[in-house]
Amino acid sequence: MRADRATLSREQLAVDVLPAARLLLGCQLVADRPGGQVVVRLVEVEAYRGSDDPAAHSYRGRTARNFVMFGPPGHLYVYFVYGMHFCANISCLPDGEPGAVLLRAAEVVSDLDVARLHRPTARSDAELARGPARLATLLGLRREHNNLDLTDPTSPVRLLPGEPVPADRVRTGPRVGVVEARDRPWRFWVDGSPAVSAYRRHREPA
DNA sequence: ATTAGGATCAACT
DNA sequence: GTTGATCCTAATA
Repeated sequence: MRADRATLSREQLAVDVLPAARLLLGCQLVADRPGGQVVVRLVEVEAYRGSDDPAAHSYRGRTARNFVMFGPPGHLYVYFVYGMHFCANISCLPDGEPGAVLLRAAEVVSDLDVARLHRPTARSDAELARGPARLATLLGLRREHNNLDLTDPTSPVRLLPGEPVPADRVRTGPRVGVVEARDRPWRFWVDGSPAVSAYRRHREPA
């Protein structure tokens, strides 16, 4: 199968978190926001697989926070971190198996003026959605969007296939800010995109 | 250009 | 009580 023919479907999200993460690069998210519509193109994601990944929120079983990771693919898992920020994932794997892909960064496709309105501290357009909490802020993702079906055309936030990213533009490496399983190269990004966030280890290796 | 501190919720020891 | 799938500001170089 040719990578440049790849398209995203719910079925493909269910296969496994690594191919799902790879296929989510280049996909678009459309959010209906106060002031207008914001469309972004995903350029950086991370895979988390609940069953055997100690860095995944679902690793120690189902809780009130992480239940969406155990549900059907294509739903938003939104969680609150550092007492201040929201981060968003897309659930993967079949219903009953925990897995998700963290949305780390995106480029704004449109509307730039609406996007700037919702990210007033961004010093450049590349910063509008560079980093998972910034992306969540731009799209307005909060608690009430947890478990939202991104494949439902009536949802306020939708996932669309977008233009596939050629295989030679995709890079992989360790996930950002994780201590457990720090060496798994489960972060995927589009090489050269100014919206990709800077990598930093969470702690020095032991 | 790089670094340190603060904000302050929820899961976990 | 500690630490985190983070971001912003202020201080230092």
